[in-house]
Parts: sequence; C-alpha cells; structure tokens
Amino acid sequence: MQPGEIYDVLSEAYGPQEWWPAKRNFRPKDWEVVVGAVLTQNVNWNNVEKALDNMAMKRITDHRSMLKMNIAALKKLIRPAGFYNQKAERLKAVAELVEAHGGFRNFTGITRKELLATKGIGPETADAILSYACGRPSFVVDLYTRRLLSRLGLVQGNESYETIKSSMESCVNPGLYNEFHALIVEHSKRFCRKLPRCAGCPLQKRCLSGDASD
DNA sequence: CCCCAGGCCGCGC
DNA sequence: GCGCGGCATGGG
Repeated sequence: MQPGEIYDVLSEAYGPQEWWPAKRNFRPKDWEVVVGAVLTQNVNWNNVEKALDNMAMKRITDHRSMLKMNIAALKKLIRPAGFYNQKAERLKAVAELVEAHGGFRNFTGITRKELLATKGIGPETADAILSYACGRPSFVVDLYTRRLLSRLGLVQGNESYETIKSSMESCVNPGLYNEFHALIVEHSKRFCRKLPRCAGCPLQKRCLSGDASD
C-alpha cells in the first residue's frame, strides 16, 4: 500500500483533526506554536502544557519578554517540560531569531535552512515551525510516523529523515500535510503505540505487524 | 519499581 | 555519515 491510502483510511476512521490550537494569549498566537515545538522535543505534550501555562501566568507571551527574562527564571518556568537547561537556551535562540528578522510577521518567511542552522532546531522542530506556525506546509516526520510506516512495512527503519519526508510529501497535496500528520498522531496514540493495541485498528488488515485473521 | 514521551547535540568512528 | 550517551520531568 501507498502512504496516500493511509491518509484515506485514517481520515475516514477519525474525521477532521483540530491540531495544535494556540489557546493561550501569546502574541501573536503562533508564537505559542513555536515555543511548543521546542518544548515538546522528546517529551509528552502533557508536560509541555504545564510549561506553557506557567509562561502565560507570568505573561512571558511574546519573544521580546522571553529575551528580557533571566535565563534561570525561564528554566524554572519550563521545568515541567524536561531538559529545561537545554530548552531554555533553545527558546532564547529562537526568540533571537525572531528578533533578528524584525518581528514574528517577517519571521514566518524564514527558510528551512536557516532554521536548521539554529542550535537546538533539528529537522522535526523546523518542519513543525514551518508547517504549524508559519503556515507553510512541510511534512513533520516524528517518532509516530516512523513507527507506523515501519509496522506497515513501508520503511526498513534506517531511512533518513529527509527520505521519509519526501516520500510522505509526494503522495498527498501540501494542503493536507498538517492533517495527515495529525491523523498519524491520533492513530498512534489510539492503536499504534509503543506496545501496539491492534484490536479495532482501521489499518489492521493492511499491516504486516497486525493480526489480520478476521 | 520500571518504561515511556510529537529530539537534538556532541562525540567517536 | 551514522550510532550512541546525555539531557529531566511527569504519567502510566
């Protein structure tokens, strides 16, 4: 099967996803997406929410206020998100990047290459920022995507990030990248977990790992 | 108690 | 260019 079929099956099974809504009063609201993209690195989203709430509480809701904030205080705020020493530095770096572009409005035109040249921003974080905060579709390849493709037999496991990204982008329209990724996350949390729960999985019949004897 | 979670960096090879 | 250890918290 092709990745495009995965989209069709998951879309039919779960319906439209509402993903990565910026609910706090960050300015602009997409700045919250950028902060969340950094904070969620290798961490459960639930922990990120606590850190974002702390920031909203202290009104650290735009890149300028983050730049002005003492680094130790910032670390304390984002502590629940884990790896807080690294992440505080990474947040500062992204805030500097926004400032260097003359504000968030201009920042949204940033190149992927420039994002990747920023310490603390790897391919997944860069694509999440481009796609969800800058409105410029770029498929996000995460742990869930790799695990799903692997179990479906569509990748061996040693393919590079860029290879998988290109593969996913070539089978749906750019306008569907965000939705596709959101569906994969939803599916991976419901069924295709680290320890798979295959009962009721909409992809079971097409999956190499699943029990297709129904 | 254990393992896990929407990565990335710096290092050795 | 690829594999590995380190980074840290909160939930199951």
